[in-house]
Parts: sequence; C-alpha cells; structure tokens
Amino acid sequence: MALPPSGRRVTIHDVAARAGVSQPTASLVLSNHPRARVAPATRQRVLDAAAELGYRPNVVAKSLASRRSFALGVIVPDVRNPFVADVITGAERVAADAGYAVLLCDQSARDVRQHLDVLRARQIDGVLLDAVGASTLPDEALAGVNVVLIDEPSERWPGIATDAVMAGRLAADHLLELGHTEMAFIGPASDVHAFRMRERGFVVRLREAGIAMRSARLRRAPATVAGGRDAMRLLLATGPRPTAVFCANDLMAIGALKQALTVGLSLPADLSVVGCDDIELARYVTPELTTISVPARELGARAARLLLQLIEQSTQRVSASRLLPVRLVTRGSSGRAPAAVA
Amino acid sequence: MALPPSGRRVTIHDVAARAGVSQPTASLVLSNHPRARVAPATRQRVLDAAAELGYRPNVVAKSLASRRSFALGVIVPDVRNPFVADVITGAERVAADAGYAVLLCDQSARDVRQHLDVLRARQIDGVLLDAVGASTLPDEALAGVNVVLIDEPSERWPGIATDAVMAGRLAADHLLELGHTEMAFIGPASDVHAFRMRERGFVVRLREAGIAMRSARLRRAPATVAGGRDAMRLLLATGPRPTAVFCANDLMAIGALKQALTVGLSLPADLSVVGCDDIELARYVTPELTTISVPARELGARAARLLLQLIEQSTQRVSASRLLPVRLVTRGSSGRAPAAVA
DNA sequence: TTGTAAGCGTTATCAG
DNA sequence: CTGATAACGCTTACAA
Repeated sequence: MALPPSGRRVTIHDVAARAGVSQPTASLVLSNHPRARVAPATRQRVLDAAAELGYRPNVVAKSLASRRSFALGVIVPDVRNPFVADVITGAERVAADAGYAVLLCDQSARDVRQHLDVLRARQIDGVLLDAVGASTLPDEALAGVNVVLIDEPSERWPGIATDAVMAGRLAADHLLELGHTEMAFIGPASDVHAFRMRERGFVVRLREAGIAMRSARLRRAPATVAGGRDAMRLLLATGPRPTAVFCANDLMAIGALKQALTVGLSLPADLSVVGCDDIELARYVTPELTTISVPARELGARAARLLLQLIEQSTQRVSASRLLPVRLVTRGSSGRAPAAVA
Repeated sequence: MALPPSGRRVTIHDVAARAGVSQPTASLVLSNHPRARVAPATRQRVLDAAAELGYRPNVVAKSLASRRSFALGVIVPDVRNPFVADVITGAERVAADAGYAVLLCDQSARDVRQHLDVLRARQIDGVLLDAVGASTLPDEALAGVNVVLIDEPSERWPGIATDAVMAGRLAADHLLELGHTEMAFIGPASDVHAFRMRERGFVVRLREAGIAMRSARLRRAPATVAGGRDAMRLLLATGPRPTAVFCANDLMAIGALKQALTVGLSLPADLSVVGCDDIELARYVTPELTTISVPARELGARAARLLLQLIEQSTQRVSASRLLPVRLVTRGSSGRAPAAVA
C-alpha cells in the first residue's frame, strides 16, 4: 500500500495509510507520547512506514494543534556586544538540544515591546530577556508569556543573574589593595540592573574603606567602546585626575584605556583601569585588561534551562537561582597607585 | 454584539462576529489582500471591531494555511565572531522591517544539515548561509528551500559576496609598496570560499610582482585569534622570518600580532601584519591593525533583501549581484620593510 | 489498543 | 461584494 507522495510532502496521513492504521494512531506513535499505549507491533509498523517514506513532521501544524511553537525568543540589546553573543551561544545550545528553535530579537531591529508582540503572535513558548531593562516595561508587555530575565533580579519574573554587587566589590578590593584612593567609575546611563549593581558594589566597598567618591568622578555614557572613550576624556578634563577607574563593562574599559593612552598617560603607572565581563577582547588590548570575569555562556545556558523547565512545567524544583559567581582576573592594566598625585 | 473573549485569545472569528460579517470576509480585510474587493463600509466595520477587541493575528495559523512561515533562517559558523555578528545585524534589520522573524542557527549548536532539516520542518521561507561551506553540502540538503549564500558565489544558488580576490590584492599591493618581499599568509584550513579567494588574490598579485611565496610561509589554522597565534608561532619557528604577514581575517591577524609581540618583535619595524574584515576590534589592539575593510552589515542586509525578493517572487529584477567593494585601511601594524632580513 | 470526530486559527476556492 | 465550505497537518478527547 505504498502511497507514492506525488510531489506533495509526505504527511502523517501517508504514513498512517502505509502502516494501515488510523492517522491519530500514527500521531501517537510518532510524537512518542508518554502515556500513549500502543501495541509494539503497530508501533513498529508505523515507524517503518515513516522511515520508508522519509516522513518529516510539520512543526507548524504541530504548533497550531498543540498551541506550542517549540521556539524561544531571545531579546538582547545588541548581538555585536561580545558578552551578549556569548550569552546567546549558551542559550542556543541548550535550546537546540531540547529541540527548540531560537528567534533572535535585537533591539537595533525593533524595540522590546514590538519584539514581544511579534513573539506572542508566533505563540512563542518562552522568552529570554537579556539586559533590556525589563523592569521599565509595563506589566502587560510581558503578560501571558513565559519569561526568564537574565542578570536582572525581579519579584515578578524568574531569572538567572550573576553576582554583580560582588563584581563591583572585587574591583574595589583590588584597587584598594594596590593603594588607590582616587577612584572613578564609568557606567551606562541606562537602567540595566547588573550595571547598577556593579556600580553599587564598587561604591559601597569604597565607602566601607572610608573613601567617598566625588560625583564628578562618576561618569555616564553608552556601554560601548566609544562611550568609554568619551567618558574618559571628560574625566581627564575635569578636576584632579583619578588614579584608578572601574568601568561597568569591558567595552567601556577598553575605550577608557585607549583614551588614556591617547593623551599620553602610561598604564598602569599613571592610571589603573579595571573592566567587567572578561570578554575575549580583554586579552587582546595592550596592556591586557584587568577585569572581573563573568560566566556569560553559563548564564545563557542556565537561563535557557530555567525557561525550558518553566515551559515544560517539570515537577522538579527549578534550580535555586543562586547568583553565578564572578572572579577577579588580574592583568596588565592595573597596578600600584602612583606615589604622588597631581 | 460584543463577544467578550472570556479568557480565550481573540480570534478572527470574534472580530467577524462583532463586525457582523463572515469570518473569511474578516480575513480578507485584515490580511489586506491586494486583490480583495471589500466594500469600504464593511472594511471599516471589520477594522473597528478588530481594534476594539485588540485582535492580534495568529501567525502559526496563518503559516499553516498559507504554507509560509514569515521567518528566515540564518546559518552561521559562530555568532561570537564579530564579523558574523555584523552580518546578522544587517540581515535581521531588513527581515524585521519586512515582517519576518529570524531563526538563529549557529554551527556550534548543530551542524548545517541538521539546521536545514529543522528549518524545513518549520516551513522556513528562506535561509541565509554565511560562510558555512555550502558547496560542500550534498544537493539534497538544500533542495526545496529558498537560499541565498553569503560570500560564496555559486552556480546553483544566488548569493551576495564581497570582492575577496580584491581584498587579497589590496593587501599585497600595500605590502609591496612598503618594500616587502618576504611575505607569508595565514588562513583557515576550511573550505570557505571568501577565505580561499583572499588567499588567491594575495598570492596571485605577489606572483605578478615576481614574488613567489614558499609553501612554508603558507600556514593553516582555525580562523580565530588562537589559530592566528599558533600559526604565527610556527611561522617564526620555521626558516627565515618573513617581514610581512597577511591574514585571512582580523581575528587571526590579531592572534598573529599578539604572538609577534610576545616573542619580542616590534611592530611594524620588524614585521608588518595585515588583516581582513575591519572588525571594530581592529582599532583597539596595539598597534592598531592595518586591514581590508569589508562591509559586513551591508552584506547581511543585501543578502536578506535578495532572499526576500526570491521569496516574494517580486517581478523586479533581483539586484545584480555585483561584488561588494572592499578597501584598504592603513593603521599602525604595517610599515616599511626592514632594511636587512635575518 | 485503536479508530472516530472535533478542533487549532487561518487562507483559499468557490458559489451566490 | 460576500458567505459557505474546504483545506492546512497535526493533537487530543472520547468511543468502540
């Protein structure tokens, strides 16, 4: 009873016909439903027929019927940020292993709300939000979707985050140990939680050490290399020069570092620069960048796993959302504080 | 006649009921079909009803019925490669503007064949293949899908490519002008067209200038920073040192540059290094990297536009696939050949 | 254990 | 111009 699929793609109907069973039975077998009790012989016939015909299920039809798309949305500020690319890589890997596709949603293409609307229209099973300021979104924007926030702890939504406060503290500790007292911070103006916490950890630790940071030493700029460069320029133009700068991420730190070199400072003799993230690039600038290592891929992978658990309502407890640890990586851009300050 | 959608998402049925028209009529209006002739009054009633109910079309249902997913697959070797991230950004932007979603397919998650199978199962409307060696795929792997190849000219599939041969020639010209005669090339072993052409352009131009490159000066390694570093190490360990190296991409060039510095060479006095791509990072290493600028975003954007044209069978001629131009960007990593060679 | 019947939310093809 | 009626390919009760 070989139904030669004349041009048409082979559907589950064809498989059922060839196996001599009803179409729903074929479905039961092919979607290997957990509580589907089908006779071994029947099952085998169906499987054979499917193999012989080269049957490939149609995910769209499956989605419509089951109201699940087997797809995850990943909303990020910018894929070109290496840290973000790492997060995505970790998430995609986990998603792919679980049979889920990943819809890439970059804020440079659409804003977060629009992305969410689009994803909803596609019956997306879940969404990962990475550093897009979810807390600033109106509640209804996220209503009705499974969401996991990355690096942005929240009361309403589950998430996976890194120990951002600790990142700031480690940076502060490192610079304090090197004898610095004139410190500055460069961070983005945006409302991204992790950046705020890195700043807080840094400032609080300094305060604990009896060092207050003057407001002129707290600069805001876009979280890019250009932003870091500009912020450093302003920093050097205003008042007495700091001897150490902590930046909210490595991109800004690299900008700051380059700017310092450009105006003739020598690093780390005149100025120490510490970044955060430990992107690959941090090792390729000169001097190599001292930074706080943050497990980006792991972050993405865990977030994806958590999201899948949410979606599949697995009974097993969702992994306690401890903060992922960060650690100091000492390289050439930081050193002892200069003896005398201008 | 307000049908309060009790919990259920509002469907086109609800809209039709509220507007007092049949459901297919509502569909005609809401999908603003080109050749659908609906009475203005009716149309308005439908639109009002949709607005009042907050109707959002279900893309999955639409896909099943229309056999189009309104989604594009983008298969890339690695999102973490900054050049690739740029290509993706360009493509996603175009896709989003046209109402298409982008499924990210990274080779680190699955291999190309598997990605293609998955995409087909999702009734993907088209696929962008970036530097994944499409020519090595069996024909049936790409059968039945709209495909646009990026940077890999082919007889069978349309594509957008950059002038890779010219990139190699420009690098050669630049180094020849600087008086170099002892040249080397570092490139990947993989079968990626653009890389091969860059190499060919380089080698051919040298040959035209009467300079033959000895095989020991042609090193193969993975197209990463680590690969470039390793290749440079071997290069320096074997025979007389070259005075100039052209690398198939910036990542390798940066690795090569770092390795040269590590063993105490001074750049560009002892050695000139030229990369290719002009990724942002090229400006952040020290010395800054001389490289061949390749319009990555434009490449992705054009490829996406071409793919959309293919999909929508628009009668307008597909943009003649001229090679996108590349240009030399001279920075600090290249300089005059040293007077005497070891 | 298996088959029947009824959707899932659209689009598409027709009559009226 | 509009409205039945039938797909699209699959899942999920519910019967047999």
